Amino acid sequence: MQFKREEKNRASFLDNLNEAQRAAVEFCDGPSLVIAGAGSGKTRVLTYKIAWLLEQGLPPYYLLALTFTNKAAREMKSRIAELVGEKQARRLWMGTFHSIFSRILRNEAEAIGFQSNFTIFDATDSKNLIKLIIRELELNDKQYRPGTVHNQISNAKNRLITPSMYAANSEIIDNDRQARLPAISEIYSSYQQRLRAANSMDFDDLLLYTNILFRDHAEILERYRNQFQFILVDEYQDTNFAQHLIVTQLAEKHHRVCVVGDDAQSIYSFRGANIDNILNFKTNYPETRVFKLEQNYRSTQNIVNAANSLIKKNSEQIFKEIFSTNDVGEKIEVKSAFSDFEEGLIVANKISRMRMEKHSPYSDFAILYRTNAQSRIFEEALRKNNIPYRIYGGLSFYQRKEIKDVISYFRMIVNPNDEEAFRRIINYPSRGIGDVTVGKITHAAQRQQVSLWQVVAAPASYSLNVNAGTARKIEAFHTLISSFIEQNKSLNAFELAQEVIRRSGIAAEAYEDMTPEGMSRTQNIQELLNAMSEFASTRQEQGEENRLADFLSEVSLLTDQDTDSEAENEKVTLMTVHAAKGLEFRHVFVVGMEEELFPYAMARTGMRGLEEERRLFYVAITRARESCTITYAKSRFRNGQINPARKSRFLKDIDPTYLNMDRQTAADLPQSAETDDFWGSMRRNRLEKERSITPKKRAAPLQQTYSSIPLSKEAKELQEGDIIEHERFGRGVVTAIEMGGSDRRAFVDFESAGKKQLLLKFARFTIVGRSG
DNA sequence: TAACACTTGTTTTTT
DNA sequence: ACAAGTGTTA
Repeated sequence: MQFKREEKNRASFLDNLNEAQRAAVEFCDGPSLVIAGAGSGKTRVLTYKIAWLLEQGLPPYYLLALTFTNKAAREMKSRIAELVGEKQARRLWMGTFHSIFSRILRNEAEAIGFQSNFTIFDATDSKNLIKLIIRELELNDKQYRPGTVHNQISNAKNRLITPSMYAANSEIIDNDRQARLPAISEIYSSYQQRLRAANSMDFDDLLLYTNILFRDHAEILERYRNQFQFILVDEYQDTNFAQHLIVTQLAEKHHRVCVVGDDAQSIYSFRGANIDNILNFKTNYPETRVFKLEQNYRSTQNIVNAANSLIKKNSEQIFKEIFSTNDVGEKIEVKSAFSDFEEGLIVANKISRMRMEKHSPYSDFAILYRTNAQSRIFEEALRKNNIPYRIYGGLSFYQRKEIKDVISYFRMIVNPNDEEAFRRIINYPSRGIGDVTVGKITHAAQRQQVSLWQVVAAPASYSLNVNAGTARKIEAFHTLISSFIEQNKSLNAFELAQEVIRRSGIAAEAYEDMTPEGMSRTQNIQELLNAMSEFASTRQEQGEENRLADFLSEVSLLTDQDTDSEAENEKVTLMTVHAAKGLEFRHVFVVGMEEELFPYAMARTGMRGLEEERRLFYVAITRARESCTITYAKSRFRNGQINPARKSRFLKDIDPTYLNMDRQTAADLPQSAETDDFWGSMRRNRLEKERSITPKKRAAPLQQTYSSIPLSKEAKELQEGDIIEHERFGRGVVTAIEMGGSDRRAFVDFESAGKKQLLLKFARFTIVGRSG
């Protein structure tokens, strides 16, 4: 009796959970998989489970909790702190894969041949270095686009394929050859060497090297295995192979691992996420207990039912029946607009109206789109209507040029071998060291297998051949950085940052620049200093390290999602659907529901891609608590032209019972690309034009729509049966030419690259003959 | 070296 | 349409 009461008191917070949630929280003797439908209280389960484990007496530093974003980690930590106290919460090993394992890698750096002060390359740094290597190898950088190459390397790393494995894998090498990119293997290996020489890692390396560390050092793996008695992973559907293997390795002994996720919300396969990780979890651990959270507490029944009917169209999924006992709610309204411009107005107007009618503050509204480029049109419409908004995504604060430049100084101070940082600041602010000199330094460094910094530190011993004036400038740069390194021994992050800004000449340059852009740059730098000041003082208060290296390792892994420090009240949220994952809003607008845009044209290849796009749409709809509005436009400004647009095929995947679509919209010609050819859309647009009440307004864009796009002579003359030589795909036979939308496309069967569709206004090729 | 004009490609989502 | 990259000039 007494025992029971005690038990009940101890875990009284469990009363806030439903049966399934509670069962998931209380099970901790083996592997478990929590399938958490949208809005089913997943975060609550995770936080309560952690609190529960701590109450059971598990010391916080024995618990490893991995999340997808820093923001999720922060939020969860603070909610746990509310349950079990700040002191315990702070000692949890909780964060993103990248932040947790960079911490571990710094501790164990020696074992894998790095120094613990290694710096982290972001995607821009990686691409810059790759571009440099491509040039050094004298490859054509039109053919080898840094982005493409980086993608390929990133994919390899996510599958734990090292440069030597890459080179030895005939399948991959064949593929690269087919794609006419046979040198990727060489670029990859060179890239990896350069990163190592720079004592730097890119994002993917943090996972790759963790795996290498665990593979090659059994004793280290053993230590972490023992430490992490319980492992929790959030958003498991979005883990890639590298992440999956880390978890598997750490959990191998005790099998106390709980993964939480929703296969229906897997939307990151482009980044290597493998939905099979969650689908096959049970196979991995046969004794797995599966808990399904199927009650949606977030949304109205209509929204839940509509989303269910949509996701049913996907083939691969774990069975579950998500339901809501909330109000039935309004149907999802589907609205069509004549143009993207009008779409913006419709949304802005509806927000204004709903705000009054429903007494909703602006912060209750979100506009979700597929691509960041769509934000502009909504910005304009909202501004015109005096509606305050906040855009998430796009360029993050830490990716702005001026911030990256300042941060590059920090990187040089912490890790002078950092090649990218060196390149950014060697002539910033300009100190008369140009490309030629940097080229010479690079060359010397390459020749003697040292870093750029080492050459600059001892030009003579690496026989750097520059004139006396340049030598003096290099010496001055070396002295400057050296003195910062010296000061770094005594100053905290903020103090040192002030020194850097002042003595490097950044401050002088910034204050001189009175152009609006210049002032905004100065402001951003000031903002960075403020952030550092805050960092230094809070860290100090908590008795933690507040040196430059600590600041740097923290911000290297931050993204825009994490920078929303100010309380953004009374503003409409604009973001991509990806960025909205995990969030909820009372009123959601899902915009641009058009073929080629959503599903996105490039992501549409194959079933797999299409299903992921459908899941993305599912994520978008399930962000809504009370109302959801879907819009699309019949013409859209894209790449400098107005293009006709068709409503998305996904709209017919939703059970019409849950939709509110006016007759006109419902009758809009839908999706079948085969019948919806150029002439069909031309006729429809003509009709609309004639019916139009404000022909003047519409005349201009329509004219542009069909104005002739200048085609190359080759493209004009091209006909079926021609044999062409394409810049990238090689030789092929034209099997058909057709008008798709407003563009002429050629269907070509290439000898090595297979069947491709080419947009004639973009394609670059020559006609080399005709086939029989 | 830096400022400018011209050309080119672009076309997803992001830890 | 626009941004980024290239080439030309002072």
